[in-house]
Amino acid sequence: MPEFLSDNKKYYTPVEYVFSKIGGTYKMPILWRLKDKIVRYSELKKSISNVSDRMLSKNLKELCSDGFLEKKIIAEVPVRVEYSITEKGNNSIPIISALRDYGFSLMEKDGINKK
Amino acid sequence: MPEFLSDNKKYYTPVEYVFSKIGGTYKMPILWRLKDKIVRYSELKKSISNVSDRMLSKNLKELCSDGFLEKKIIAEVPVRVEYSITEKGNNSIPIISALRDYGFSLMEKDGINKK
DNA sequence: CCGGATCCTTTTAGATACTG
DNA sequence: CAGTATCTAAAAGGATCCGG
Repeated sequence: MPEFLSDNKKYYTPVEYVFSKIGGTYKMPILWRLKDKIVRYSELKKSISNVSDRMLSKNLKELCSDGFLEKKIIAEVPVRVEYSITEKGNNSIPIISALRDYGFSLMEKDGINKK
Repeated sequence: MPEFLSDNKKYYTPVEYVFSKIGGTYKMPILWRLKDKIVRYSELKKSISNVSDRMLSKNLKELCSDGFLEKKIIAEVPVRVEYSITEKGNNSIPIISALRDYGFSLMEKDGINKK
């Protein structure tokens, strides 16, 4: 197995590297929602089921610092924060789309229905 | 967010469903190694860095029971166990391949070199 | 409105020892 | 050779409270 280093952390596969950047429960859902529009925090919160503020803000912060998203603070009262996708973020959309398609086909073959 | 049920577990996205089946640290590496050949347990163990017997056998068992792999026990002395990929498993290869490609491109842009 | 800080629970994975 | 069993450690995620 090959082996790479980043941030003093070891990675053994490129797939593992992908997941370190956009893996986890919420990052792909976030990117997917931002793929063609600017969305504010509270809208993301509403549209992603069950996400806690802790996880949402943590994931947004990481996606921003990894260059997938941009954050814009609009100093109104009350404050308003908008998130948008970057070019780097947009490059992740095709793979997320492919994962979704594969997921739907898997679910169909496994006989899973929308609830 | 949509919502699905399988095994009394809730899934919110098709991507999440994919990861429940072939996610985690070792499942994709296993599938990738079996994509074009039959491999025995000890060979998998050697070729996947740092995997413990516990994790390897656990993941192999799940991949088998989810229909991605087949297991064949050859009653020699000492015993010999071969794992092969099924058609269902093979359907996962394109997405793994795409993830690998995306991973390599991400790594390159992030300036990561083989160690 | 947007989240940071803290604490807690759950899930995942590593270490070690042992068996048919 | 190919695992299982047990225990522990680490990572991910959830709940709640609070502050600019």
